[in-house]
Amino acid sequence: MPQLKLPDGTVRSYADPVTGLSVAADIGAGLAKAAVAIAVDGELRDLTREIDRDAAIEIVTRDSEIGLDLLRHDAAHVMAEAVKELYPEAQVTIGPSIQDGFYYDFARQTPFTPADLERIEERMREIVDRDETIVREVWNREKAVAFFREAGEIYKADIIAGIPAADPITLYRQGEFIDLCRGPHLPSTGRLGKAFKLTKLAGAYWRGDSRNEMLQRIYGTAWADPKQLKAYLHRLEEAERRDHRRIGRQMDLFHFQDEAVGAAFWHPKGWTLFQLLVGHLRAKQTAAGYREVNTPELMDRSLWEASGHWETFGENMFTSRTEDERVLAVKPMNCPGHVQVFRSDLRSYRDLPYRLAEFGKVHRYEPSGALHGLMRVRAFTQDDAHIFCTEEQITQETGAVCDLLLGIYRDFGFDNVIIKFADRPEKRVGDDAVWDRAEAALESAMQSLGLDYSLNRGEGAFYGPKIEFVLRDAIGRDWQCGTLQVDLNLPGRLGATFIGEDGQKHTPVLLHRAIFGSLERFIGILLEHFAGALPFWLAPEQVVIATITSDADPYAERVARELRAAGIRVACDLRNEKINYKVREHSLAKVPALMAVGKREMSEETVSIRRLGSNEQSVMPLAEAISGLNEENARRAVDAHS
RNA sequence: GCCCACAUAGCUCAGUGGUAGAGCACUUCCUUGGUAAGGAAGAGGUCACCGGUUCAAGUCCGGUUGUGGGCUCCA
Repeated sequence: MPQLKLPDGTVRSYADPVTGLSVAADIGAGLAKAAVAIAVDGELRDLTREIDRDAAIEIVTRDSEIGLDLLRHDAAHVMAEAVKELYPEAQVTIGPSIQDGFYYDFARQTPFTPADLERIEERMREIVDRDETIVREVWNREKAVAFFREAGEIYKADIIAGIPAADPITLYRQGEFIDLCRGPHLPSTGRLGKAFKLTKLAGAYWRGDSRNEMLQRIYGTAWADPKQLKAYLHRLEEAERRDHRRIGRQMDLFHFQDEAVGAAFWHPKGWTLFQLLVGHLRAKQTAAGYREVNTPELMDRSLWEASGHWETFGENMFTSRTEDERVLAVKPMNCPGHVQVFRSDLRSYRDLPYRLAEFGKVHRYEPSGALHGLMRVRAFTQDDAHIFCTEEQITQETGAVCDLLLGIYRDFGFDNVIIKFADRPEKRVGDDAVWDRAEAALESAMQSLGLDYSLNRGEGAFYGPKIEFVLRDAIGRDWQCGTLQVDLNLPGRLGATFIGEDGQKHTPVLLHRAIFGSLERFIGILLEHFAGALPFWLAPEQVVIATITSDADPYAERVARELRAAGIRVACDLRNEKINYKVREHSLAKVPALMAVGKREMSEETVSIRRLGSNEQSVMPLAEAISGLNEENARRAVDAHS
């Protein structure tokens, strides 16, 4: 006689075991319709499974986060069913729900084509219309393995081998299709609805290991209702509109060409933006006690062997062989260079913390498939810094780095920063005892600073654990930019020492930190975040002075001179075009302020200002306009609008 | 690096084995205008590259390079 406690505290009693489906129906028809699963004492179960004991229950609906997740998982199963019906020779492997949708990996000799995708999607809709009942079955392990082997589904048989012995082997049957699955699932395929769409084809390694065979992955998106699907597709379009490669062309910031794969050609406006970022950080970090240096691009291979980079990343380093048979490596990192600066003289504990910064251009031979616009390149500039300090100074320096970094992010309009702690990776240098100390030091620093963070297991650098700082942009995407790494390995390997209070040599701790990470990538992120409409202080061209008739040319030149003298980046548009045309063109080029000058402004010594995103103009005396813009430059007002 | 797709004018893109196209941008001329595209004319191409099939290839086939979407990787 199960007594079921609902989330609102009420209790329902049943004489016999009861299914989630009938409980939901008892509560209300609307709930029964929206129900996709039931949580029984916190365990998610199928609605069709009977509950025969007292429990706290919660009906999971399709519009909840968990419900949507189950819906997407069902979409994956329906897709697999469609594929098996259309292409019986394809083997099914795994098909989970993911952010915004689902995928399923298939093994099949012939590749799927975009036309196949349409067919599959059409068949999925038919399966939804069939409204097949989804039935959970518990199988004997050996029988299940034999069943899948016989069916030619070797991947499924393989997966069963990996399921812990204590767990039951459950299969879900819908129509003719049967699949190994933990569940839970919706009661029938009709409940999936039709707010889904197959989005792309991709290759994916079996079990995510590049040594394994490549499977064919079909991605789809699925939502609780058509309105959500439409909103999602709209979001995709929005992201495409913001693509930094497209904006970079529209704003004439940079380009790529085949002769320099993975390396940007910065155009005048793009380089102005680049230098603005450098200048901003330079001012802030100098105030925070860093000193800037510059270290060689090419250094002998032996140095990279000593640091451990050669062994770990040798294949990704550019090298150059000289006539005398020396092998020089183009630097992929600045750390060894900074260590050389540190050890170029005797250092005292009084010199610590010793902070070196470099806007260091590095080159890494990234796999061709990894390259992506400015986001992943082979030549990029790090805002790299290294702090040599004692173990006791780790907490204080970590705090200082966080303050600097979070302040810089705020300046660029990123208030939402996620922090992760990444501990030792499998491939690493140094003893576990050293790693224990480094991880404990960093984690206790984070805790004493009261940072809110999550664990990113096994994602540390090969020489030390790290904090990762992740930005969330205007359309909700996450970007890992900043990092702080505690390194107890490299200083020893590269022979960095200082003289302690005891007169003895000690090995310093090395903190590695970057805020932008890669200047190139950060610019890409900024362009997408602002959709090109950079805040005034960052715009490479802040003001365009557009003449209405050619009579105003001399006055326009004078306005430009005065703005330029006030430190404002300005261009003149004296072309023989109508003002409408000029307004349109400079608006599309995302120039934040447009000054129109004609006979009226000329005779009154005024300007008419139109700001990007507004269709109003304000007329004011030239001097007033200059002081206003000047103030705005100084304030570095950040306004994260689109 | 792996899987799939794509590569035509500066950009965005049509082009069904038979004479290489459009819009925008560019140049010249006309137009001197008041806040998101004024008009006309002109110029611009080894259809990524190499090879093959064919009487004939931008189009079909193979390879290379590059780009895009993923996977793997990211000091």
